[in-house]
Amino acid sequence: MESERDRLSKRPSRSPSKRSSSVLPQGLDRIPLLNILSASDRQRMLQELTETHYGKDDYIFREGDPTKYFHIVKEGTVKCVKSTPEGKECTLKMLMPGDLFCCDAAAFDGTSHPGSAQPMGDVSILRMSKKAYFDMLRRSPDAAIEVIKYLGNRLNEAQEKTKDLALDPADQRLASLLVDLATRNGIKDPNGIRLTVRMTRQDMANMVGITTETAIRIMSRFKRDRLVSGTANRLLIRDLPGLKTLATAS
Amino acid sequence: MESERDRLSKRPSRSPSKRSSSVLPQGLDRIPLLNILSASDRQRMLQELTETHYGKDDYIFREGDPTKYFHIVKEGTVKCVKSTPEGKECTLKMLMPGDLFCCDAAAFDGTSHPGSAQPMGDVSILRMSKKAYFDMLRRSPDAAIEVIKYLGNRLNEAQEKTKDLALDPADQRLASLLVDLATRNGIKDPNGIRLTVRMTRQDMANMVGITTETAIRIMSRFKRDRLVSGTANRLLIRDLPGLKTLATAS
DNA sequence: ATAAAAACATGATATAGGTCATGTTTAGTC
DNA sequence: GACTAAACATGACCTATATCATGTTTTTAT
Repeated sequence: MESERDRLSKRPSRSPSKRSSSVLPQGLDRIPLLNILSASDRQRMLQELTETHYGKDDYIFREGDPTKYFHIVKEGTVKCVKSTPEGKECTLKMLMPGDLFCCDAAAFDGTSHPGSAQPMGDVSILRMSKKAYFDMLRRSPDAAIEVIKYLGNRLNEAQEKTKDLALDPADQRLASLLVDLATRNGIKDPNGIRLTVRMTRQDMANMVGITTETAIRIMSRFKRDRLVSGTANRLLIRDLPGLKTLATAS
Repeated sequence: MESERDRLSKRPSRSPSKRSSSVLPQGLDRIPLLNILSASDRQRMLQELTETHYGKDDYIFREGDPTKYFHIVKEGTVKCVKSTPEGKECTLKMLMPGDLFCCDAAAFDGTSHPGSAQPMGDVSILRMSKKAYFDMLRRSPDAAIEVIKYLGNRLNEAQEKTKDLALDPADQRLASLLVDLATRNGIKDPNGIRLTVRMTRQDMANMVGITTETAIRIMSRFKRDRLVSGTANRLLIRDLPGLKTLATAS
């Protein structure tokens, strides 16, 4: 369930300095969309943003829910999931701090969410009403262009993923996933790169379009080959170059 | 090769009527992005747009080419393709009149095209320089919001496609493709719905992530079951409800 | 600390779809 | 209208991955 909600930027902050990150409350300085705004636009946006915390078993929203808000990930990792009626799931994207979601058409047209958003641990989410989002886009060309760039990147990513699913074998896709996560989510460790997000073999399977058993088998092989070690809570990438080779193999 | 280029809107058209489609030269009135603009913005945009015609074996651009222009499909169908070094291809999207392409991040960051764009017959493409596109977005919040909506829809589509590839069997994906094309591209015919775009079994295969042989086999079955008939030049959807049932089957 | 529940592991078997091979039909081209 | 090249068709076979089944290890909750 939603555990907390509070207004941001309770601090008056009358500093006239433009684009100085000093006006941003802690934790918000890593959000591109906020950084590109002029001081006044940013201040206005902060007035509209609300922060909410969620835990592992919450839903931020479910597939089919009406779209009411525009969201930004502040802390933690969120997964975007689509499911079939039979309960099969497909994870489309892992969102990390700074990522926007529900910034697209659904937010305008009053339609419903095409997929659900689930935290992969404790997360902190900023959100604003559709109206405020819309107003911001109309008022600030910078914000609109930032959103366009962001959506463009997301579209490219999604299409890359489509290509991989259509053309690459399972082990290559799984290796790609691990490389990507090591880069985006890893922290250095004496024996390699530790992933900070908890991720089961089932999670991986849903992300690359295979079954849990297949993910387990491939991970077992990767483990034998000293490419990775550990399980969900403590995944360690031991040989990033080796995984990269696999990921880009012909 | 590119066969023709000419400035649009050579007509002065000083009519002050706002948002009247009468100021749009023929063929341009079906392009949402142009329709939502104010008369003055639209006029300015028309000044910047150049029209080019391409044929079946041309490339509008190739994967890896530098991005120089923003594009709009005016007439015909364009496919977005990604390929592997070994020559395997994957068709990500068929663009139809009114569709925008290269409106995303690549257009800004000066990077290269992540895929190629090929006509599926004779097409007519409008384009403008990145700078003019960028200026338009800054000047007109309406245009920016239209692009955001468009990209959002494209992203949703792409993610839906990802889910289908990950979870649906080949025949279901192929049935979906045919249903979609019948709706977007079909014209009524005494015996069903005729597709106006030439599409070989190989084209279909690339669009749903299967091999040509598998596409042929499934189409043979569909033919036996009186769901479709004809080949590339004259594809006929004979039983749209039947295909829809297959496309949404559990 | 213990019980219960996830997560991980691995074997046996099944199957959708890929690969290769060999025709036939259709559609452009001279 | 004959020739050539695509496109379509179908069989035989193969293989990657799914499915089902059963057990072990790790994590979580009490």
